[in-house]
Amino acid sequence: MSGTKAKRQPRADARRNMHALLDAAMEVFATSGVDAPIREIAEKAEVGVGTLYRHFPQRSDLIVAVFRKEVDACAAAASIMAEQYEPGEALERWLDRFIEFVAAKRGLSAALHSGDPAYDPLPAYLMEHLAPAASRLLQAAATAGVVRSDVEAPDLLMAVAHLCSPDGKGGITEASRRMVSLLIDGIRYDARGQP
Amino acid sequence: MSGTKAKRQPRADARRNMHALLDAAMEVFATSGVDAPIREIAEKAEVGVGTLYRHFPQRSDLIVAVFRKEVDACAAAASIMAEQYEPGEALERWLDRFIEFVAAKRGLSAALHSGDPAYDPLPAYLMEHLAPAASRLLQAAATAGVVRSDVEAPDLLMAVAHLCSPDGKGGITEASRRMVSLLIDGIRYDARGQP
DNA sequence: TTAAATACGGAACGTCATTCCGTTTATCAA
DNA sequence: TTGATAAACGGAATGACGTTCCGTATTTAA
Repeated sequence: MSGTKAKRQPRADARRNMHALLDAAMEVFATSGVDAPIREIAEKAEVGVGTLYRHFPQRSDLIVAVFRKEVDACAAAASIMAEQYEPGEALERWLDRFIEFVAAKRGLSAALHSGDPAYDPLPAYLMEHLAPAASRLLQAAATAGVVRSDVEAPDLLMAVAHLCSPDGKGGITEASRRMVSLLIDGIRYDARGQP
Repeated sequence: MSGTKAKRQPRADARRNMHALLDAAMEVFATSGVDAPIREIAEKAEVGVGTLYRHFPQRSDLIVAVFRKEVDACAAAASIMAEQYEPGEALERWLDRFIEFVAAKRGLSAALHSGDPAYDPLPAYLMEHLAPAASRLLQAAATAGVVRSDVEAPDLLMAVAHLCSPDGKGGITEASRRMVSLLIDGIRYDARGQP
């Protein structure tokens, strides 16, 4: 007998529903914010609420799962950008992607500040997964000589996040985009008259 | 006919209930956070929920009213401290009072980030009312030579607020108090070896 | 093919915020 | 003091929501 038991694999319909729920939740959260009724999500996934609760016993479990999935997608985008574009443009395009991610978190910052311990690990998760991705892009761009080499990935992510999620609820503002543009210009060599 | 009509004064029982509701809400919010059921507040005020809604049509109206009342009380405390203590101690004691205020805002920061426009004016209200109070104390202390004169009141308030309300939910932590202590030491002349 | 394990659906429950309306109370002029 | 009237009160009713429960349906493995 092994301490870690090899349980039967999850049933096919269970996996299917699980993915349907995640997709539906992602869409509903993006449209109506994280406060959207859980029934709406079950409906969009064409699943009963009982099934939803089987997979995500608490509402926060669903929110956490969607958050992680989106963080992972954002991290994966970094590799894709790195492959398809030269270092400078890859970094820029990925930051745009990251801005989109942050801006889509309408209402989530409220959840993060709600005091519910379920959300405590999320900021760390974000940093742990996105900082390495950002760091690779930064280093590649620095090596190519298009950005400064003294910019730390966590600082950059925090700065962009703060510039983009300021007060209101609605999506990304023009002001946010302009501020991030300034930030990016500050990172470039050629904007500072340096070699 | 006058444009501004002189309506009859509010009825006596109405005023009484209004105050009872504010007091009850203050107590309940402090005990159970701003998410406490509205019925609990009505009960503690010995009033029906209908009466509560007559005075505060939306839940947020009650929260806003309590917030403002507490800001006002904190601002008023500044004058009292200034009268009763010498400048250095007055500033220190008032900051303690301010810390208490910030720490008691359990759950309110979530409301502030909820995107509900009802709460948008609150941060400005806080600054407008507390910064002048803090400024007077700072200037008095600076004139008396016990603190530096280059500290701006809004900066001080923001710094203390950030040090005290960081992540958890529970009341003020020992760590917060220590950090604020350090901040205050940094404001003193005698801690820097300056005249 | 069949029995057990697993998963499903959605009605039912308890909790809230909010509304509605019949009843009570304070106010003021007579 | 009294009576009419506007103002305010109380709490049952409503509707939305999160969560639980359990009888039924489906998948899996032998």
